[in-house]
Amino acid sequence: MAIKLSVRQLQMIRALEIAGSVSAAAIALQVSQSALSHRIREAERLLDTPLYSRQNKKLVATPAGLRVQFAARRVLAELERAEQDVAHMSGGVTTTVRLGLEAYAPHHWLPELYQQLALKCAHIGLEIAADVGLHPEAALRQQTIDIAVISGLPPANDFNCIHLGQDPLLALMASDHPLAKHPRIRPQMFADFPYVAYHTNPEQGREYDLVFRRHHVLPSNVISAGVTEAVLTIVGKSQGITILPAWTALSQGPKYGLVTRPIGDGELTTQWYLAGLHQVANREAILEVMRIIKNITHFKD
Amino acid sequence: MAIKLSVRQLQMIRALEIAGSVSAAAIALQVSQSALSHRIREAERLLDTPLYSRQNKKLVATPAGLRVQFAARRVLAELERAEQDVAHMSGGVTTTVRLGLEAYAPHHWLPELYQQLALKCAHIGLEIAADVGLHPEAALRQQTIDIAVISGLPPANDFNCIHLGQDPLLALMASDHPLAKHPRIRPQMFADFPYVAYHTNPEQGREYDLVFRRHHVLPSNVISAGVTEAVLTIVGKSQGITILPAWTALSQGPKYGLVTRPIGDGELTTQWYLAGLHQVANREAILEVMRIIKNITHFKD
DNA sequence: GTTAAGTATGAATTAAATGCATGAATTTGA
DNA sequence: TCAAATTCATGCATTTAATTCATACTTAAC
Repeated sequence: MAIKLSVRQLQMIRALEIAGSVSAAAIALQVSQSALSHRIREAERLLDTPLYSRQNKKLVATPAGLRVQFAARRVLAELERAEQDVAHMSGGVTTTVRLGLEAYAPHHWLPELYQQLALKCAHIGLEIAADVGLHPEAALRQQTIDIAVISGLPPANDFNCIHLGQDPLLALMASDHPLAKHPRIRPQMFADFPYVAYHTNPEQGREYDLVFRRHHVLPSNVISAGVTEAVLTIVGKSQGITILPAWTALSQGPKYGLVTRPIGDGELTTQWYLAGLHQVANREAILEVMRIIKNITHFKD
Repeated sequence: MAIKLSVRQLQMIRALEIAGSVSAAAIALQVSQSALSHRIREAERLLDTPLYSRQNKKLVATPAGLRVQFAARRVLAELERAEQDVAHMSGGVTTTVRLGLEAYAPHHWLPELYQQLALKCAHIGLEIAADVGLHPEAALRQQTIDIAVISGLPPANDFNCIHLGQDPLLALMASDHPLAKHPRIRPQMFADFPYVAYHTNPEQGREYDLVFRRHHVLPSNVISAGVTEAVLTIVGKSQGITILPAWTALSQGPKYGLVTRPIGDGELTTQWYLAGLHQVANREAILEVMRIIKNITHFKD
């Protein structure tokens, strides 16, 4: 079947979706309102279907319009990624691997990853995705990233997964915190201080599940922040406590003047994983990067 | 970032990939060879990167070219699907659900599915995918289909899965076959006759795993055919035997003059599942269709 | 060498997209 | 309720992009 829509028309559809009106979309696309109006007509003529209903002056997408909006999102995202990859492909870089880190994963090992890549696989470019946050698996599925560094439970079994290692959970607090004089923190001690959390809703395999629920303890109150820097800054300047995997705690804590303490008998651990999707174009490069990460993070298994 | 490539250019890239030369691709696209040559130049100018290396007269894609080829495949596939969906969206049909059947799944219940949909959900259009064959899960992942009807082991756990029911495996053979006089077939009996198979390589939860490996029996020889009609036709006209889930065997076998017999004590069963992907646009419609299928297939759980 | 098949290029032509000016419809706000 | 303002549609002129045609260039094969 011949394809009728053009990228221009998809961009228009996306802009209309975002801006909500033809004239606003026209400004966003830096063309005249008239041009967009023509484009809409043309798209509807090509598809032989109305994409918007013009009851009143605002446009409302029809079901067909919604379907095309969905396609536009996917297509434009894929094209942007492709063109960005191509832009990176100069100077011998032949393929680009996108790496996404879970919000509080440490990044002190990234320089070494770049180094190793430059030495062993100069043809592989590396890109660190900024907007992965707390949902790296979703980003993998949307192919926004190729590899995710995640902790907690192992990812779905259709991911190409490497276990990096086991990691004890540590409590972090300001060095002048009342609890800092204890060599190790018993779970019950958390009850008297605010807890600074990344996750608003408790997830399996995370600190809530492992510490609070298991020991039937709840902190005096919970402060939620989705950014590592914010969490650590708050902990440093308050009576708050947080819990992090040792990998993160030991590399990040000192920067914020925080001390780390083991929890209980140190039996609380989380797992770190690398996850990638099967069936992607640059499969070999992805596996190679995963292998290198596994090496340079050298967890003891 | 502004998108530089156009659909035309992507079509050219895809056509070059398929045809292998500029002039052949030009014929496929029904434009002059010159036009394509200009398009290539323009695409390379826009991306500021060579996409093909012209060592000799055949073009070879550079790494950047390969990356763009990959994008072209995905984008054009998505656009084709979207435009086809939109084309179906007339007469009140608001959303289209694509159904893929594993190669030997029966289809006698499809008319009732159409009927029920027309009654209860006239806004949902149904499309049966032809080219799903033995890999419906892959088709789901590529979003070629929205729902797959599969048998054997349950699908990966990121699929939205409904268990349709358990189904005994039956042996099928011509009515004048030597084994037809036995009321039930013991696994050892398969040893003396050719086996007509769908699957070239044995998969878990399928007849090879359940019958032959478990009972250490191998048929005298194996004839492989990937099409249900072919398998059943061969069985009907030869000394061959095949094994199918009862759902398929009972609805298809009689058309080819085949008789069905239970195997062993009838304890060999397979499972039928419906699988859909999470996180797709027309989620509600997909779930509704899955519910209807579950109802009209009425397996006893 | 000469031919054949494939590709590149410049100029002319054709097709597509845009902008301008304007009109119609709807909302907003006295 | 009526002008003013906003928003979208449309015909026509203009600009921009894509295509063809004719032809030259390159490589492979004979």
